[in-house]
Amino acid sequence: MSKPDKKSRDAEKVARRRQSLTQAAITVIARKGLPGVTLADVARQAGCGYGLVSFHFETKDRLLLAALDALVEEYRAAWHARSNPHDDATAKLEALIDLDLGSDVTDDRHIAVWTAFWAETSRNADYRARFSELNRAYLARLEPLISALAQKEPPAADYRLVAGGLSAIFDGLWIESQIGDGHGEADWARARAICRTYLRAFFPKSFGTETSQRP
Amino acid sequence: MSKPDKKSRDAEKVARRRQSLTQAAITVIARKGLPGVTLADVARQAGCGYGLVSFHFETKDRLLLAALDALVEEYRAAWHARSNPHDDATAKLEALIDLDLGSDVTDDRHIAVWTAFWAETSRNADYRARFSELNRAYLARLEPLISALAQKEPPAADYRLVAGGLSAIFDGLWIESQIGDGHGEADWARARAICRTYLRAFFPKSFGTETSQRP
DNA sequence: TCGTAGACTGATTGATCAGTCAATGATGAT
DNA sequence: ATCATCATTGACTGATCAATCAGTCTACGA
Repeated sequence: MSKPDKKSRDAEKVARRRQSLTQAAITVIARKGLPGVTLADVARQAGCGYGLVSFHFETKDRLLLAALDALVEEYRAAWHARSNPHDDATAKLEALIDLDLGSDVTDDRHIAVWTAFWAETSRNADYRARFSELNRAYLARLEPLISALAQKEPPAADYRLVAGGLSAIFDGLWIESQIGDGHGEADWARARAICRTYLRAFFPKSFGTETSQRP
Repeated sequence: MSKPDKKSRDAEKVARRRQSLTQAAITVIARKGLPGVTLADVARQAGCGYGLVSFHFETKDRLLLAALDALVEEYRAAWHARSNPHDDATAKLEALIDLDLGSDVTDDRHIAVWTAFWAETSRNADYRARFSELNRAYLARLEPLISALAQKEPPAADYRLVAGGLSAIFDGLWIESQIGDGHGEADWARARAICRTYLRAFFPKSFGTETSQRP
């Protein structure tokens, strides 16, 4: 009785193929932007025939949405992989800064794709839902950290506004990284310094001394 | 001798026509995004024939670049109009917050166009140059304000990092305004509160009490 | 060995769009 | 009144691309 074997192997194969197509889509989006993507490009990048894209994803829209989902999932996985439950709030925030500003899930290629989808957000409810949910989850993890710090050294500010400000700083620094001519490590170092300056202003004890500059 | 008269009147007419076309382009970009813009749409929006667009702007690319330039100019004009040389640094920063977060040059329609161009920044050197220059000019006006506050009450931080953080917060809040479901005044009020919380953390004396919530 | 399911191919089709161009109209100079 | 200039028009062309579909290939079960 090898029926379930075959079925699961087939399902796995299909899943792998779909993943190779979404990854190819992300690569092409980074190179040509959302408007410049053609199914022929994606097929070539994935090393398969044209029709296969339509076979696995009925339309181009669905492929792009799947690519966005893959991007979100990739970010979530990296986020989870780097979070250590034994760390205190300070260390967790340092880890978040290192993840968001200069890691391999937030390099130029990935950020170009994020901004490509961002630009369509106001017209595409599906994209908006993804970003809205990700933003919600982000704040849900950020606010407890800020709140924990506020217990140790209460700032004269609403901790939700402090968390919202940090989230905005991350988003803004992502965008600005696209504008700068030299997309180098120096820019990311400045970006991390801005975040630490921000946190030090509210929580001087927890972020007073320069701890780990690089992971 | 009415030659210069005619010439200047003609030039003015052409300038008006060009402006009506760039404004129409901005409207269409806000509605359909950069990839969705067609020359037929722009012509219809401007109330003229198809060929006229090609006549005044040789290519679609040039039209879009002119639209970006018009957008930048509009923002600069609003910025200049709102700046009062007699204000102190605190009042100037308050004015900047009101301009950037909830005014008529940063409503949904305009921000959608900004993000549309942002998304192409990594592939279009012309767009990148515009943003780079605007960002430079922005920091050049922001840093002296922060520096002036730092003279009165020196924070334990590099004033350039404080200015860079504020700039990033503005950019980030713009993007997030596109994601939120209710693009209402409440979101902008929260955005302004985040900025004031930020500035209060560094300069409690200058931003300690709630001054003018609305202009 | 044969049959079948479904992954896979790429030529074809129909739609869309940027850019062209020959013709038209309006305005002002002579 | 005539002419010249130039803004303006929109039908047309060629290119591009998403989606379709008729057929091929492959792996596995009977």
